[in-house]
Amino acid sequence: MSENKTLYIVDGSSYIFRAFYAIRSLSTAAGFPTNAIYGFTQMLMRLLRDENPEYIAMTFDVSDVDVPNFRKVLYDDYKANRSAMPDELREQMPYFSKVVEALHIPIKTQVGVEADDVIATLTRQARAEGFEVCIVSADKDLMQLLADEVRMLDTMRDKTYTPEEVQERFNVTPDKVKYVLALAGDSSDNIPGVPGIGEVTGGRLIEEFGDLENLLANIDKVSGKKRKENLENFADQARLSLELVTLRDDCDVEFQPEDLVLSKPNFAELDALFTELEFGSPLRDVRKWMEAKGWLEPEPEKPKKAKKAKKKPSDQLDFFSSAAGANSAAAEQNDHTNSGKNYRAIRSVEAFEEVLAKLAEVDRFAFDLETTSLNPLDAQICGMSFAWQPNDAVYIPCAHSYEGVGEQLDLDYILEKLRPFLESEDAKKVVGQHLKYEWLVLQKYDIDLRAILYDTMLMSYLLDPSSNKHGMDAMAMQWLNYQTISYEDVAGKGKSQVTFDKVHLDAAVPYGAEDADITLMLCNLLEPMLIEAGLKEIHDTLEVPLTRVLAIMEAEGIQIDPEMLGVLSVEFDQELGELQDQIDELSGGPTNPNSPKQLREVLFERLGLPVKKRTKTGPSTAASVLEELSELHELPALILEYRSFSKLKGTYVDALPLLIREDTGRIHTSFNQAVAATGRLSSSNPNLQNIPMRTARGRQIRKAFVPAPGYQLLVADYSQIELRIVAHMSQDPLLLDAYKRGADIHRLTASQIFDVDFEEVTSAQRGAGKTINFGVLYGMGARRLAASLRISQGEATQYIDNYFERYAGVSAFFDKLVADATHSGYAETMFGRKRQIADMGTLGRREQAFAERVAINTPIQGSAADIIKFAMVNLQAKIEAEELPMRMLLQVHDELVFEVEDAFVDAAKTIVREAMEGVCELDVPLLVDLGCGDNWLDAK
DNA sequence: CTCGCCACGTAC
DNA sequence: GACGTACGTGGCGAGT
Repeated sequence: MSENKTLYIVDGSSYIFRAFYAIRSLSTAAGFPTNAIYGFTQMLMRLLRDENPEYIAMTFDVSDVDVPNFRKVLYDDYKANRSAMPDELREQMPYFSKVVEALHIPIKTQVGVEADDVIATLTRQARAEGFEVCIVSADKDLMQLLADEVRMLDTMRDKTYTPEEVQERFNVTPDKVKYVLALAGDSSDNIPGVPGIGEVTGGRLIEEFGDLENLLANIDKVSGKKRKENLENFADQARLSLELVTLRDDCDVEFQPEDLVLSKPNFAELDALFTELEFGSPLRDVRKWMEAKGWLEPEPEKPKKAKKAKKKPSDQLDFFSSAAGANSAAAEQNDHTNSGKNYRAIRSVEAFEEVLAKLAEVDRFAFDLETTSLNPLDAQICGMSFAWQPNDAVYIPCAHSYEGVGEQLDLDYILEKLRPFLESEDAKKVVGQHLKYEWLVLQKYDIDLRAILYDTMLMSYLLDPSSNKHGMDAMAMQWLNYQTISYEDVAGKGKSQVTFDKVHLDAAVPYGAEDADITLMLCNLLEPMLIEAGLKEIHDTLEVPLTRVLAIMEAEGIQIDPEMLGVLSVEFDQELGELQDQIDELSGGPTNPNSPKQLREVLFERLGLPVKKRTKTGPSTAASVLEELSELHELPALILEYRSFSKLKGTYVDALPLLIREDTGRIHTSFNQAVAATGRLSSSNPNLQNIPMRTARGRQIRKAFVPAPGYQLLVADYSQIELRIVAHMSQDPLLLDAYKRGADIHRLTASQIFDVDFEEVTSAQRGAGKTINFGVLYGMGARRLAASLRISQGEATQYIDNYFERYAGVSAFFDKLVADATHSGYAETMFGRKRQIADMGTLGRREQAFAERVAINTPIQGSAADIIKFAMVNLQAKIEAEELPMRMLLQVHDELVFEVEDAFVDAAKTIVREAMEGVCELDVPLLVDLGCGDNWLDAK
């Protein structure tokens, strides 16, 4: 970094478009789209906060009917293939300059030219005055402006472009980029270029000939007949393209440094504007930033809101929310009685009351919501369907909105009438598919879906947990040989897909009704199978109750500190830059350490290092290989280092802050209940079950997971739950005794396999004992053990033999698990969860070995999963029954994370310990380690 | 440009 | 022949 003053020039127009397309949907409660304004504002705030510019200018493309764009004059088809601006964006246009003006960022524009030309002009002028320039954009056309004192920053990707990087991409220095662009053309701006020449070829030609005219004068020296021809035929087109891509740095804008100083924004104006746009978090960001700059008095701490605002059911229930021109004769027009099915719309109070009467009468009914979003936290209900006998179902539209939709019942009215059926714990009748989704949506409408009788997704999962086809469509095909109407058929696909509220009832009714109909039929079919397999109890007492617990946890979310991660991101970025330089140096050329393909070329061909392992596509560059190779050369260690930073940055540090929700200020994972074959949960979007823990650097990420103000994080993990389960299930005397005495199990194992006294075990031996204890759970072989302990395979074999000799009960137990699985065809947990295993004994060596490991691992891993799931259900019940000031937030296989009110932490520890340790009675104690703190790392 | 597969790396 | 269960990312080739 230099001492010079830096002028930041923002390419506003390009950010408007990128923001619009990057953020799929965002609008105010009233439905006014705000996605582009939001993205644009976030970009600006990030720039102001991270770069802290003193001098700044914003540019926009402006048009004026009286002053034609000079490029358009040169070339009538310039940007002719651009589609018209979408209406949702057009509506947002007036707001960008409002945001910029309120922030007091000077705007520089000129009609007749483009923002890029203004940027070029300002850049030239600023450099003349001794300024450095940072162009905030990602437009490749602007790369021609880069120089030692001019860089380009893409804030959306957090990437800085230097002249060196431009050279790498185009093979020429920035000042010659325009020639390459002129040859290559640009389809998005409709710049023709020369056919058959792209960036790569163009770059090579300009590298050789220096500029366009010299190239055209020496066409005879160009290789390739067709290429020569094209250059000759399209020479003028190339010259025209050059004029179009060359930026004009002689625009009529005045550069007065004092005009471009960023001054104190008008907070009142920003407050009003962001409030209008419903931008809670940007407003907080502005406030924080202005406080940090000393431009604003810190706001007095506000007490946290008691509970998120629940939608209050309206006192006055309107029967009809929309009376848009439909008469009552048309009200029930969307019946679909073809192909023996009776699918119909419910659009009148009378018809709805008949449905209610039916729901009261039957002992089960299928229920399904149609909404505007796959993400339940964003979803708004459009309608719902019910079915209580096969081939007979109703769809109740309540928020479809398109021209001429006709009468619909009012959502609040229906929900109030349905509340007893959905919430009743005494008369559970609701059958559904993946009802966690419905719970999460209904929760926003203040309905607590507790009346679940069956969830077909969970039934299917319990019947065959290895399958990954628990979706309704796949199940309908598998069990009913029935092809369901696809979502794309009714809502369209790709760009033209619409939300369900825009779907015409002629399509929505059969689609929605079918969902309920099929769900009910599937339930009726799967129920006897579930009972027959002995899985009904685990469905009723474990999985179904757990669904609601998971939903509560997902809705709650967890707070993260984006600023802390921002700091890490910058640090990691610097490390990555330095490592990249060293790697390029040692590789003898630019090398992407994230590209296995490039690494193969460098390591095994250029440097001739030995191949240790192969993947399907060639020599492996996995970490274990690079570790071995690091003895022979310095490069592999640098690559490992690079990869570890890159992984942490890409997967966690940069990704997590983007997932903070505007409305809750927190991140919300999904806990998947029908994915893992052993019965474990999984977590996705984001996966919060693989947040780094192993390395010191990775652990820093955990510090960014924080409790709400006034709360602490409480972490409870089961101590060695899987090994304790082995002890219990195997009844191995040595293990049972050790756990009953509370002995150090890794030390014990070390003393057994190394045949030394318990007291004499060294810490290295204990470490080996730990590795073996864990390895045994997965069926680790000698080769793997040898690799991880860095010993010979012979020694590893000896240790494993010793293990099973000393823990003879474990050995016999494993043999029995394999025998049982061979006999029954499945592996089973302590609580009767089953996982099918392919016909053992008829398999090839490889498959047989795998099946045996599955037969051993599944009962262990699966029983642990069952245990913690039971504990979660019990704990949540207690939290609610006693209204404890604590919330369950996360589950990480053997660990639960809670948010607990400060004053209640000690009491909570006791409650959690008792619930988790007492969840079931084993022949060894089940112990829980507890910790608390102001972040996830300190709490562990 | 978008999609899907591969290799890789993170967790328990 | 390789240690069980997951999920996400970047690279890259094949489709557009």
